[in-house]
Amino acid sequence: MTQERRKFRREGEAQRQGDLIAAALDLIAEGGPQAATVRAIAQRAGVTPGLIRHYFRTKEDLIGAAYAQFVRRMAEDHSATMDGAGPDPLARLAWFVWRALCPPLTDSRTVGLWAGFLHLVRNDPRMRNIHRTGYLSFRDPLESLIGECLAATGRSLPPRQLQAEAIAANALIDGLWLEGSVLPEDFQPDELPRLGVEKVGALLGLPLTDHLEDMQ
Amino acid sequence: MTQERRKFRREGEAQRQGDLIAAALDLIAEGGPQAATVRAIAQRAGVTPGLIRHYFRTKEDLIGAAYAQFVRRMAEDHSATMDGAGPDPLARLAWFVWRALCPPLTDSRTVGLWAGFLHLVRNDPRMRNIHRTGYLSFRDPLESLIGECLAATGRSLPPRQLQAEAIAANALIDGLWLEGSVLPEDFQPDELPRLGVEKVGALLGLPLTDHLEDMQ
DNA sequence: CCCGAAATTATACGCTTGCAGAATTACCGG
DNA sequence: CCGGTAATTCTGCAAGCGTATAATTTCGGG
Repeated sequence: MTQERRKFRREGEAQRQGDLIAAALDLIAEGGPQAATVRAIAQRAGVTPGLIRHYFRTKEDLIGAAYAQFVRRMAEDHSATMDGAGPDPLARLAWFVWRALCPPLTDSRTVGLWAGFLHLVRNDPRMRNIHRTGYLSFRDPLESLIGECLAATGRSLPPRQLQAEAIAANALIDGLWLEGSVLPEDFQPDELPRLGVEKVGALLGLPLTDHLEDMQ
Repeated sequence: MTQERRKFRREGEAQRQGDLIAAALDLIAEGGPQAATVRAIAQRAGVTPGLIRHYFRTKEDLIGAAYAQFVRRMAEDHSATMDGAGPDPLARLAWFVWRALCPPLTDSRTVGLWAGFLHLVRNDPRMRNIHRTGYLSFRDPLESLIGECLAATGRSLPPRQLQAEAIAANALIDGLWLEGSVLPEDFQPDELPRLGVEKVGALLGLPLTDHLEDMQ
């Protein structure tokens, strides 16, 4: 009855770190930071708790790494999708909005992570920096895109007003992101991205709806 | 050296429950649910931990009561402010937007609470009901107000499109609320509510900016 | 084939958590 | 002024937390 020691396989550092981070993100997304205990993370990653401390000096380090990956992945996902968007600014802006309001950016997992990390971000300067980077990597391209679109239609704004337009457009996207992520059952598929493209167009006075057919 | 027992005053049930709820909300707003331990709540409320169980069957009950009060108070605060807004629909809509983007609705405490409760709301049907009630008490009046404004300017929409306008306007407000609450230092006082009134007007094609002078 | 290094598990410790029940104290009605 | 009630404090417990470290297992290189 001497219960034998558990068998295991050796894995590379990158693999195990990745597994642990993924497990932590899953748990935070579902149940908030309180659900991401050392033991729960280890179990979901398929290892024993002690291993966490072999790859991360402390639990806080692991959570920090998880947040960094979360932010980086969001930014990468969205900027990568812009690569195949063609040259026309209007089409690009429509595509930008559309993609922001589809999974994986808009879904309940993402908003769960966002909310779960909020307090950690607010109380830790290191995390706040990570956050700001990701936030600007979304808002800055949006502002450029809006500038190009206005220029293409013959209008042109002073920087101050252009920034205000970007803030408002960004807010509209954020708000739809929020509503769609928190109450996904209240919207049909495509309803949210369609509404986003239409209303960002209305906000800026741009005929974005012309490009709705290109979406998918 | 027999350290003597702590002195205390008896308080009514309502008073003590209110204190405990307020303490719990403060802690959640600042540090998330994990900061709201039984002992921390009691300390901030100026009592000993055992008393919590005298007024609430369990900690979960207390948190639930706290959330209910949070939602109710938000709704009350905002609807109460509409009382002195006059009869003109346009002025009322402008006021509605303006007030949503000022404290106490827009500030870091509110977004902290919102994020802190998100996971509890998602995983507990009882809390989800409370949430939905509060959410609709904001969106429904907004939809009515938009309908009145459009009717007053001679336009009229089928219900489906009116709802879409309300969702978009609500999203714009939510998004500005989010940005202003998370990064308050990025905006000057009045910048956010002003932007909100202006852009909600742009979104709906309504001259809301005419009423900006009435705000304060 | 086997040995050493490193990855992984196992065990243990001190602290905090939510909860329970007994002991005490404040206050009200007589 | 005094006794009873219930509001409040106090003490303790079992479970879970993050962390530390020793014991084991895996696996590639000689």
